[in-house]
Amino acid sequence: MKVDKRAAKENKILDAAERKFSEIGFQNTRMEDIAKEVEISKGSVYFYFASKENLYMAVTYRAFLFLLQEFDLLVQAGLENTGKETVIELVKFYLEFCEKQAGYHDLLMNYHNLVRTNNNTISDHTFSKAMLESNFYQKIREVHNLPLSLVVKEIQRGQQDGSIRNKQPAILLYLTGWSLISGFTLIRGANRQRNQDTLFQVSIPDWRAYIEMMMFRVLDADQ
Amino acid sequence: MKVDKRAAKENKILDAAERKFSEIGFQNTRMEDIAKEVEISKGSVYFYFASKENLYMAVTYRAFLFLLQEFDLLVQAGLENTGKETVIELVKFYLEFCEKQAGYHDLLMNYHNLVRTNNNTISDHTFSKAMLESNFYQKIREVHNLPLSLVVKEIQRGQQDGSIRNKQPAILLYLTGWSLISGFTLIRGANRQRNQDTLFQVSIPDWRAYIEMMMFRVLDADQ
Amino acid sequence: MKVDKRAAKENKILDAAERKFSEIGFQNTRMEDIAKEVEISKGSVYFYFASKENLYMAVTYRAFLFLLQEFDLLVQAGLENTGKETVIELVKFYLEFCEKQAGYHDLLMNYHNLVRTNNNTISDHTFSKAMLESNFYQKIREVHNLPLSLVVKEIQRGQQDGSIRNKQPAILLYLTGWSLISGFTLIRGANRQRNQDTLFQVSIPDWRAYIEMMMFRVLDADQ
Amino acid sequence: MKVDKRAAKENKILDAAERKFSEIGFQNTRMEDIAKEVEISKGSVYFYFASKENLYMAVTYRAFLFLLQEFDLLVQAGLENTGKETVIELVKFYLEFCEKQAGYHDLLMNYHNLVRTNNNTISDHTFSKAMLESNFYQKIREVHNLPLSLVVKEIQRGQQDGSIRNKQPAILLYLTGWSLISGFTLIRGANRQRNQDTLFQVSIPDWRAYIEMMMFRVLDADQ
DNA sequence: GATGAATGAGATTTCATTCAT
DNA sequence: AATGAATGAAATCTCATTCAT
Repeated sequence: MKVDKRAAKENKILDAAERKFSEIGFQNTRMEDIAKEVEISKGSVYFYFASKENLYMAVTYRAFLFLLQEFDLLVQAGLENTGKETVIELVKFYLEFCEKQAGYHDLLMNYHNLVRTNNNTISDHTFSKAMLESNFYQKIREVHNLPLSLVVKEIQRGQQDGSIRNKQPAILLYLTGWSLISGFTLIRGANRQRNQDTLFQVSIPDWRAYIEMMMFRVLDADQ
Repeated sequence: MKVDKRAAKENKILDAAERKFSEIGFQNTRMEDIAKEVEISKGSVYFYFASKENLYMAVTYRAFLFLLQEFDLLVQAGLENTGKETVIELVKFYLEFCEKQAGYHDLLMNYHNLVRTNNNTISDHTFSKAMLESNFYQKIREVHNLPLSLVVKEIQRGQQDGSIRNKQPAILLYLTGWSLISGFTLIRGANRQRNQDTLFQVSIPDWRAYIEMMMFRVLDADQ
Repeated sequence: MKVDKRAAKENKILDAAERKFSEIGFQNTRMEDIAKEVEISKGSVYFYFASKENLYMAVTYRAFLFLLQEFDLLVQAGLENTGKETVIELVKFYLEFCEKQAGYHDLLMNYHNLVRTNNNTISDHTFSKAMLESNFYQKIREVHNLPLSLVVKEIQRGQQDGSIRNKQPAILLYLTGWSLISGFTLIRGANRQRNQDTLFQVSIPDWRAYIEMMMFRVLDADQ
Repeated sequence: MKVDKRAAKENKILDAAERKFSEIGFQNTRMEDIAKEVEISKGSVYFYFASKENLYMAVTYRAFLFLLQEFDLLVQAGLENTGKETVIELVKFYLEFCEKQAGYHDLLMNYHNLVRTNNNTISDHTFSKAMLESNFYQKIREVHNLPLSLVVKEIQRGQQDGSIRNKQPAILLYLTGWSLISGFTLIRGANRQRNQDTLFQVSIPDWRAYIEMMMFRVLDADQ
């Protein structure tokens, strides 16, 4: 079908854009770079996406949907397990996700900042206006709390079924865990250095394993 | 003296640049913005700093020196205390530092990425070439491991004097703590939203207190 | 018949083009706008008209033919009347024509300018080259003097039958009348503001009536 | 002084822009054309004028000021004369003005349309938005009624001192006269064909003389 | 030392036109 | 005949950097 063909092309462009944005950043990516990557012309990119900002938000939207879908699958698959077990699966997946999916974490963080600067009337970041006006930004708004509420719900389930001993508010645990993973991802340098596996002589897998253990300990803590 | 006068002007420019870079980012800051903030001309900025990238690295360098000096003071002041006590002081200071000093954390993270992309032969980030060639980049290289080794040394002292029970490699503990704080800073949105003190209905001071407690627990853990 | 069908489609396109050109001008009209208005594809527009300029000249040609036909009808209908009476009918019709037919006057004026710049070897209006090369431009050339000569002939008839006392060259009277109507149309803003009926607190119908009276007076003047 | 130098340069740019806009129209003029004409770079034009639309409105503003100043001089010079005599001077000047000053009449007409489309909420001529937002547009608004009220005042003076016998509302006479001259200017093709002095075998000076005579006759008419 | 006018490379975006399907 | 995706030339505008004064 026509629609399928169009969607396929859009996806190709989104792939290329995602790659470029993640490799060299939004500002340093030229529309022509993306076009070349897909072996089409600049004009064609504009046929599918109204502007560079629109394209960026479309990439972000896709990342959100992917994350959401995977989270959902994990939650569904873990209905029979304890809340803690599912939360652990979610954490592992998110760590993997940040490690493998180039730049997804950056996209999420940028979106996060966008929302906050938007709410913040002080800021006159005119450069992000175009992003805030993108139809994809509107679409993300409709789903952007879903990953959080999904995870929070599982934490609460764990607290109720006794598998998670920590009785702090679920959202506080969520934020703390998110901090840990985000910080790890940020310092590790996200996807940017695929071939490196140590940082300051610490093996990155070892470090990651330790981060995971920290997460477990948070859930187990009695306060 | 002449030298002092020059240094004073340079500092004024660095202040303005730091503010702008942190508020709207490197790319969105125009040299003219900075000049206006200091009430001098664009040309004068170039008299003191060879290029925009050079100025950015100078800002980063100053942030490094500031951090280093404060760390040093804390270590000196804590010579009589246990390693754990000093480490806690360092952690508290760093959290404060990331919260108050607008954008310092971003500067550090960006430098961190710069080093890694530089080591990474794959990357063709031509846009950062100018930064890598800045004389300030060279200057930072000479000191950039100092904060880490300083903290690591204190952790090791704590492990030896028994105040830190966790026997994992000090550098692993360092990286893990750094992750936690960086993630917290990243998600909190750094300095960008001064007037907001909740995130998803969690009080940010509460959250920060919880993050601090996590840090202590890491040091106390028996593995 | 095939031919009729084709002509019908062409007319639909011409209608849409006429509307758009008149509403927002030649340059601001995109071929896609026109296509959408007719609910066909851009490609189809090109099937019927070789280029945007060609389409514009076709619209102009049609306007010319329409004007000519109406003039002819009026002249035929007025054969029994005095020259003056017919001239008055022509004037009234032309005023009405400029008021109702959106943009016709602009089309005529633009064509008029085109002819003159074409004759003018100095001009390097490269942008109108495409118009001058249009086959419709050639077609208009064959008829573009007809309205004038038709009206001039009636003026002369009026001068001969004594109904028009003014003995100035008929063509001079023609040009003067044309000026008056054109100026009125230009200032009134052509079709562009349908809902407004005063200009500087003068009722536009009153003003138009005065313009008409001026025309009569010209014909009646004894010099 | 600095200010003088800047004003001089601005005027040079305005001269070039005026020439180009009048020769080939607003849309067909590229900023580079104008820059080349002044023998400066594109960037420099933007140093003085924020955008193409801004430049266009600046050209229009200057034309307005010039017209206004000349009108004022004529009125001052004719204080001792009858109203009719001053009005005739104004008419003659305006005819001359439209004939000599390249494109001034177009500028005025375009501005006139701009105001009307602006008042007209239906129109979504986004292309003129930039013009309406220009600071020069605002400046013109402050003076754009002055030529009219100045002339109307003189017509009224003439009606009072008995030199103008026509007792129609002064503003109606103004509009009618303005129509005649505008139509004449439009058909003559403004400045665009300096070397041509006949139109349909009518000598343009003769035609113009006749137009002038018409103007006098309007003033003398007893209705 | 300081200024700010001038430069020009480079980026985004638009749209008439083409052409494979 | 009709479609609409693809092209690419062209135009606007930005801004780091230079340099004459």
